[in-house]
Amino acid sequence: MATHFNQTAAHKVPTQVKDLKLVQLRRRQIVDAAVGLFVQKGFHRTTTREIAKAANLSIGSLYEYVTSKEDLLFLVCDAIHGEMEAGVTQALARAHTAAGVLAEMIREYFLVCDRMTDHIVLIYQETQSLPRKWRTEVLKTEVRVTGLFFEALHRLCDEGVLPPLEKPAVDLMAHNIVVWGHMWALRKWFLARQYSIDQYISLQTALILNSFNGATASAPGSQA
Amino acid sequence: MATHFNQTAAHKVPTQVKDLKLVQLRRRQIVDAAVGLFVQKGFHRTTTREIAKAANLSIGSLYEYVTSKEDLLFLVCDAIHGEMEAGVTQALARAHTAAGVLAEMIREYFLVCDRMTDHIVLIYQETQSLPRKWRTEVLKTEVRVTGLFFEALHRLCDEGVLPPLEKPAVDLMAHNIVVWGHMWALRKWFLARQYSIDQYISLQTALILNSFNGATASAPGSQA
DNA sequence: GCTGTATGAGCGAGCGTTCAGTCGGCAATG
DNA sequence: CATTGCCGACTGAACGCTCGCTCATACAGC
Repeated sequence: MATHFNQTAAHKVPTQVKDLKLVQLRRRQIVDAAVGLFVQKGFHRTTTREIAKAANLSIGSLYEYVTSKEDLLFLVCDAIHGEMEAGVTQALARAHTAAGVLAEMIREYFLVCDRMTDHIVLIYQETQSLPRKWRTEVLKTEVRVTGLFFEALHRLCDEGVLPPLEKPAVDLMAHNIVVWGHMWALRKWFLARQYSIDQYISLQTALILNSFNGATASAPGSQA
Repeated sequence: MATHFNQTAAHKVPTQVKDLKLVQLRRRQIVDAAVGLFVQKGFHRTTTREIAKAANLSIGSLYEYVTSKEDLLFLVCDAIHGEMEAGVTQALARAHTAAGVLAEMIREYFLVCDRMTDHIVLIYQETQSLPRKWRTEVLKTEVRVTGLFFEALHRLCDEGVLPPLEKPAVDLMAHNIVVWGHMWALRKWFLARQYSIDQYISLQTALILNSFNGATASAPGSQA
């Protein structure tokens, strides 16, 4: 099994236990338990004892696999970001079917965000509680995910599917798409009054495509 | 922070002190102190003693004006949202100068967000720490702010400045504008590598105007 | 003296973390 | 097969400390 080269940074968190396989197993239990509790009550309101209980471990054992509660938060953020990255990668890959590539990419991505709503909210809320060292690690993943969209959009421009816009405009579009996904998660409580996820997707997609169409005709005031 | 206590819900928080004028004065001290500390260290890592000290009060006095630390967080969120609402109202009003109304509205709003970056981040991070009762109160304000954009955009449609789009599309555009402001605040650490606030504004504005132009043939060429 | 505001030492519950001890399993030895 | 010794994962009571909150006391204005 080539799981040694995970895209996650979990291996940077020290452990007392020597059996690597066991570490991975237990940490999965722990992270799964923690994610549920953090989503429900937030990081600070969740006690390490509760986490241990939910993971079917004693507190003692918990601390064999983790050096501090903050480490645990990092494992959680890392796991979520890993899942996100995997989801986005798949979504972008799945959308390579000729015609409506961009629309499909957007749709797949938004569906990932819809599925991971709670996790996205959690990341926005608790990333700041991480020690600086872990926080930069988490932000790196955020950069990587946005990078996937940078690449995808630039590829579409090169292929002529999209008009040849200037780099800053394309990059910003990538940012926008990423954030629109987050927006659905963060403001579902509000948006869902008016829109279903499908309506949201088609409206936002129309907006994006329109903006490109408008740009093709003439290069408007998009100068710095 | 010249907070306008009029349209806030601060009066719903009980106090031991009877002199209303004094309550407002002290609470302003307290909120100002707390905002600074919360931005710096977050809600949970800030102690009530620190807040009292920064506000030039004893802990005893602090608790004359506030029933719990959570109440205090509410006062903070409420004050920030109040300031935000005031800022947006002014921004929208200031932009009523004929031609590039929409572009000006957007610009003014984004500048408000840029100025209030720390506060916006704080709101996103700590709103969930509020007791349910206060949280709904805070979310109401969020709805009100978005509502200001609903109205503004619909007015522009009626006046013929914007093409007559369907309500859901217009409302979503309002949401988008609101969130783009937040996005600048939340992802400044990332966006500022590539864009200045002015570049960000003009790029996003171009995108919006283009999307309108693409939507219907009859669009007035309002330039920023 | 009475009312209403200010003070800060003290309380005690709750928390993250530790550590002395338990126990199952495995390998070597007789 | 039985015995012994060791390893390493597991346990949970206990520790030390933090922090939200209280209350007996002091004090100021009328």
